[in-house]
Amino acid sequence: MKIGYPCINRTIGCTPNKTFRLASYSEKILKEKIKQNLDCLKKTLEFNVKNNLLFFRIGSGLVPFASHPICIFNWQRYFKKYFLEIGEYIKKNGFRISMHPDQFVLINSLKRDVIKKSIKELNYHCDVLNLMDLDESAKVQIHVGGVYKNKNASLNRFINNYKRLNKKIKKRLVIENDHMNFSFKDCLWINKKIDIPIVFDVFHHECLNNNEKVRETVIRAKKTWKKKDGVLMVDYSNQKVGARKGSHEENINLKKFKKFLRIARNIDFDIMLEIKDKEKSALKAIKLT
DNA sequence: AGTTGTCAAGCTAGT
DNA sequence: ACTAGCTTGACAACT
Repeated sequence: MKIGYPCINRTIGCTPNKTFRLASYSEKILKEKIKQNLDCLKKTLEFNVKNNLLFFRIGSGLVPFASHPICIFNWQRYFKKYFLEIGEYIKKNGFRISMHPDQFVLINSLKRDVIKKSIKELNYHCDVLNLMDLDESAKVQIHVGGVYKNKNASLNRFINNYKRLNKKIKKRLVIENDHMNFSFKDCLWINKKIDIPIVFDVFHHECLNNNEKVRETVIRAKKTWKKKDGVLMVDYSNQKVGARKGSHEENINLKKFKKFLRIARNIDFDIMLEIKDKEKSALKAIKLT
């Protein structure tokens, strides 16, 4: 089992998600930011190697405006060597890598334009992983999307639009159960139609489920991952006490986490700790394993 | 130096 | 009707 945290390290004093304003867009600034982000990503990975945190989610802000029409700069070619070098480091140290496009990426949208932008964004995410020369076990995870007041139609729209995606995206795309619209059961229904792996989100499953037992659900999710996909990915978080449903806790609840590990014992998976304080909680959690 | 309104993009439930 | 929350704050203008 590999343990990790998403996107940013709060200890090392840099962020791999530096950006700038669209209004001040220039190729010069873009190059600067990408360079800074790649350098910081490398630093972050080095921290993680030292601490044996070998599951990492690369943030979507690595290349600002990558899928925006304003960006005609061929950053893929310009930074090819940087990406490759980071990829080498990732492979050498046995990292598991994921990415998670943001909430605007909806392949089941009612609007063609939203789908079009989403596909561009998915292509960008896959470009990053391809430039690092990572295998198919490096995944890009999204949610099923919106309900648009007709869940069945929205599920079917996901499937139909998925079928039209290019191979580059299909190789990496996986879905995750969410906390208010599409449960694990809905994801399984999709999986049966198009064979897409499912990331099991423990916290979302707590928020929205169909009374499935957690251990059985983890095992069921694991079955949706083929050998080429790598081992099952699990997302883990705790409800922030006193906040509205779905908000993530600042610090990990180790007692609950221990309980989950006990429930899921002897099942192999990589686990992403979506806790606000990032590596701090991950460092506490890894001591338990 | 520190604070605060704003920033490419969508959707939903809670308030 | 509005906004917090989501995988994730950072930028930039102002005090």
